[in-house]
Amino acid sequence: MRIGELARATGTKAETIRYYEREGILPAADRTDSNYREYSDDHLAALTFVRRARELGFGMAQVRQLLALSDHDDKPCENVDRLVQEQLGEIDRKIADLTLLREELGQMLRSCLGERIGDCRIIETLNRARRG
Amino acid sequence: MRIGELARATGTKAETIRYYEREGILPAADRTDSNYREYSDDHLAALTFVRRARELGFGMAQVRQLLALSDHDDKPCENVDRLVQEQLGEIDRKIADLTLLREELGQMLRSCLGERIGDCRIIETLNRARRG
DNA sequence: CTTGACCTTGTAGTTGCTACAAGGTGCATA
DNA sequence: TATGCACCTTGTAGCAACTACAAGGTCAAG
Repeated sequence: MRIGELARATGTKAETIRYYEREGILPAADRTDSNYREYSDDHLAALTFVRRARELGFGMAQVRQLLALSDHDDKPCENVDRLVQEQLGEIDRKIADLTLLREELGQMLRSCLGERIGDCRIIETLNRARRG
Repeated sequence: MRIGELARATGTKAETIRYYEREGILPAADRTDSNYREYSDDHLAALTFVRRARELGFGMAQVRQLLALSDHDDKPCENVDRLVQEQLGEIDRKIADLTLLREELGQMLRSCLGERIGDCRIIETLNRARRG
């Protein structure tokens, strides 16, 4: 298949696929006589894997590692586990951060009584350096 | 004060302060005879405001709006409210997304029995296109 | 008079794409 | 045959919000 078809099949833009190739995330495609990229089902599988990992929040570096690991069928998968666990930890950290933010913004909003900006507690809060 | 002191006072790198000036987020500082930037307490207050807003997850565009709004003491603060509410909405969306991710990664991890990569459910899951 | 901390400008790198621009290819239709 | 259109190619630049350097100027202390 050509790049457009692969793009449609995976919900990826053609430009992104070329980008992955440049970055070495995907192996280079064969070329037709007219220099078009020609993809196999292996490429489809690889790209699906990459996109899925990206959707799950893995960065490019981790995707590279996962790809490398997935090539070694006979090794134990503890390294895969570790990557997933690290990713889980980061997501937990992000959720915790966002939850704090949410709390603080909620309080700001509740403190506002629709007054003049000069009296606005929100602006006032923004002007205070954070403590606690 | 000079840029280094302002940087220490606000927990911002000097380079970031210069960047804010370039971007028009902060007013340009006065210059000493030797062309060093010289900051006033007004600058300190402005930078504190900006950093606080950034910490709360506001983007540069929103920070610009908040700065503009905070200049108009006599207007009602409903626009400030709206910005905060939008920000709250976005944070909620991010938390929801991350919570789904977390769930999915957790399941992957629980499905793994420390086997060979060839049998690893995690790699297998990554290879499946997402459905539901 | 030299060391070292500080400041200046300008440029390029980060992440993960995305958006052009300028041109070549392939196929259906008038 | 011509022409139109969708598709492909490469290369370059842009996004957010900084961060990291390089090459050089300034200033106080020892």
